[in-house]
Amino acid sequence: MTQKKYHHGDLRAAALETGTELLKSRDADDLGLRELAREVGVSATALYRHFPDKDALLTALAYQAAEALGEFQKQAGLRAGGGNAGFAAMGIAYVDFAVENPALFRLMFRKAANIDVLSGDIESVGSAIRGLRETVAGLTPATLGDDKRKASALRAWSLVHGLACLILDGQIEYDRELIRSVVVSRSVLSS
Amino acid sequence: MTQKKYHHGDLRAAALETGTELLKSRDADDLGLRELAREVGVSATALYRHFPDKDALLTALAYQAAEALGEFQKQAGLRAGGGNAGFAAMGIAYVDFAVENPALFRLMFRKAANIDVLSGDIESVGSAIRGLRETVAGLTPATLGDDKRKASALRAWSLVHGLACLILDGQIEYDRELIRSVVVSRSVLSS
DNA sequence: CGATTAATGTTGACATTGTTATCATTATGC
DNA sequence: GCATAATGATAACAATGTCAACATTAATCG
Repeated sequence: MTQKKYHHGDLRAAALETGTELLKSRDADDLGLRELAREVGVSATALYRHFPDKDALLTALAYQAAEALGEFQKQAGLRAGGGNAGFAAMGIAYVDFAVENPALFRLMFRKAANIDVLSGDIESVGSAIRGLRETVAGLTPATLGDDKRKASALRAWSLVHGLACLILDGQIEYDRELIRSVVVSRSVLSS
Repeated sequence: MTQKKYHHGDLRAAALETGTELLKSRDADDLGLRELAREVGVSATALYRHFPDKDALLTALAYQAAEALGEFQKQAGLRAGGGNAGFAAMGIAYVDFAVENPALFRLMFRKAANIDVLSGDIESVGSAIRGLRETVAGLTPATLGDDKRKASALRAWSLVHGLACLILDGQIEYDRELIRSVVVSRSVLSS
């Protein structure tokens, strides 16, 4: 019988897990340190043995969320069979993930500056948001100049990211078909 | 000589003004109620005579920010002389405003759900974010079907919004030319 | 006018939060 | 088996949003 022991076994893992669980079931990304500790069944200060402060805890959660988004997107792309259809599917998956996990999505980008993906150690960060970036970069026609490719990739990312943010902030309603047409459109988007 | 009087004259206005001032000079939108009161030179609870709670205060600030953004955008559009060039200018202005006022921009959209612009009383809200929406809607070719116009407008808004958010969250660096090429591009943007 | 009442500010208190210092318990390595 | 590191708990602190009770000024009306 697994009684309550003084040592938890693997707090940190438990904290991250129930932290993610809590964030999944709410809209705002305002997870409290004491709240989490309470939920895990441990004293608030115990968490300080595994994270230097609240910010580090949230950053760790954000990191996990980034991995989850990457995986979710990748699966969607594969399911659609790559190519243009695959890319559209990934764009839609990006928005879908945000809609289904608003708090995680928000937290992820609020702490994204801490997880420096762009600035340097891409390798050390692992596969985090890297897949996301690679995808965005890889989908642009290789025949274009480098700066145009860059702009094109950035355009695609900005589009789905803006869409996701506007939906989460209640500025536009979630409409799967509308989103699809926005993401997929190619000839309509003059200026 | 205007001595310190017991009654401030027009707190609320003063609170909103120095609140905006404070937010202008910082990156995160975490303005504290007590902090603001301290800055205005008034007791914390005095603010409760003018705002039901902190959330209402922040919402009022967000509302003001929305008006400022609208005006800023409008001016940019006029300066560029309307039309396609004007629209591009407005898109760039949207991003520029965000970059120059990160906290205000963030706050504005964090509280945007409270200021329901879309859901109902557009008229009562005044010119707030309305100009923004009208612009987005107005720039699409009138020859298109209604749903395609809608998608096109949404696409434009999402693009600049995503761009702004990604820059504020440190995911992409601010590069005026890159932004320009992203906003202005029209033929390159194949899915 | 002068007095009553509403408007606006202040003080003190409370619960909650992140954080630190100190102490308690368990696991680990020689 | 014991010293020591790892991990946990308690108590306390400062800061925050908020409320109740009280103070002061402005407005209203006879």
